[in-house]
Amino acid sequence: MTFQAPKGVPEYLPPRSAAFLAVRAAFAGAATAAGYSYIEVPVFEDTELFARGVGESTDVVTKEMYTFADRGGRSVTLRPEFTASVLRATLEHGLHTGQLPVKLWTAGPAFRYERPQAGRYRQLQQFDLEAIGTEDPAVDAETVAIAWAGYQALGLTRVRLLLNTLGCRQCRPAYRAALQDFLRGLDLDAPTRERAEVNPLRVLDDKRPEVRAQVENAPLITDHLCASCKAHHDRVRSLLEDLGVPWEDTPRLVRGLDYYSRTTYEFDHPLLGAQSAIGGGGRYDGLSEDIGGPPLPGIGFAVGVDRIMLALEAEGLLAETPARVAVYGVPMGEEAARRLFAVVNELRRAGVAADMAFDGKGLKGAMKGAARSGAAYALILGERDLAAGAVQVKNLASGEQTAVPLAEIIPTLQERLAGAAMPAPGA
RNA sequence: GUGGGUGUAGCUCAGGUGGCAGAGCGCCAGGUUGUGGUCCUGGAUGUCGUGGGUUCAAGUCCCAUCACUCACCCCA
Repeated sequence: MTFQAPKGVPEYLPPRSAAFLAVRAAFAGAATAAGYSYIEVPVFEDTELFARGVGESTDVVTKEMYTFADRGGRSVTLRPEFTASVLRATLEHGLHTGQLPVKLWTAGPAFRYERPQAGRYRQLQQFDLEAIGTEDPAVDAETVAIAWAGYQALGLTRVRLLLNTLGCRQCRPAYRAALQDFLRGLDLDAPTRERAEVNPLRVLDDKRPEVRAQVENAPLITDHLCASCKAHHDRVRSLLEDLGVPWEDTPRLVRGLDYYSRTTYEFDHPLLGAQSAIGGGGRYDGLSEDIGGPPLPGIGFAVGVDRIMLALEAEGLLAETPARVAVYGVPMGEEAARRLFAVVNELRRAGVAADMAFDGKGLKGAMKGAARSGAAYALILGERDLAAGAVQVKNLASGEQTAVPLAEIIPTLQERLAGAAMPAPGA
């Protein structure tokens, strides 16, 4: 072993990798059904975009960014998240000058230089969705419902939705001051005291029992909301109720990035250990202005594909190994291999997933290959069959085998496979 | 960045008190020269994470280092 993957980078190998694609497909399906379009944004951006977009006070920006100078001397950064990029692209290309909201989704890797642990990686895979240019609380609820639908489509049953609001520029400052007053009276360690000054809300999220106990009676944002934030929050909740999406009001829920305002939410999985957030989102009504754009509200979420993989595993939903193909060719001899190669390619063109044994593998080895491929049928072709102009079609589940004329093999297989479950790509 | 745990075959892991490198699974081959998934038999694969030290002798003891892993912090 001369090389190994960089620290903190998960890899997904077959057969597990099929589930990785399925996770993306589940959320993409839910997004598409709600009229969201795909957007492809760069993996790296001007460092300043993230510094201003994510927030100078966040850990993500202060110590977790993969920042480097390119050959032209520009400071660029591997994206630590997607929202800043998606909003930047929206503004740069004027997508927001058309009808609003702009509804977009994207997916891929993001990067944070952190100490890896279970569910926390330096290269993390996310699915991201954004609705830009709307203040309608119905869209807040819509994004929650889309994420929820994604989890449901994957069969996850233990996901919890935690919901909160962070107020807006009107009401948050007063709350923030009240919270800071409260926190200053506590016995906290130096880093936490500092955090209380820079971003007091995050102290509410501390997991340490000694901190937790002290902030138990901290003032809550929900008691300090302005009328419009309260109305917005109530509306979101009643819409979720209409949709039958269950949530838990979590007044201490805080998101790590500075840009969040009003609605925030998090999806949590109880079987995951320390890193249990499998998705999170919220409103970012001031972000556009932070990065030099016009006032443009927005809401969106990102879900962690890696953590969803862990959740699927924890719920026992990764057990089955999907069939790779429906048909598998077993040739005996060079001429048979040549003929079967053509048959297999014809099957593929006809929409039937097919593979075959290579390397002049013996009959026994080739049959093993057929069994491992998960194929429903093996096509066995040897000298005798060539002479007869027929292929042996063996049902690998029942063991039943019949000879089919070579000329009729494609329609015959299509017919036999029609009733049976076909392996779908990425399923 | 802080703390704990673990590094032995492709994978999961055994290897008291130092004494010839092991098992199961997987892989390959044969039993069955035209039949897989079961069964039986045989086979291949190791710088024992890396470097140094102690010793006649180190997978085993000591030091360092790296990696992996879990937790804190933080977050998807």
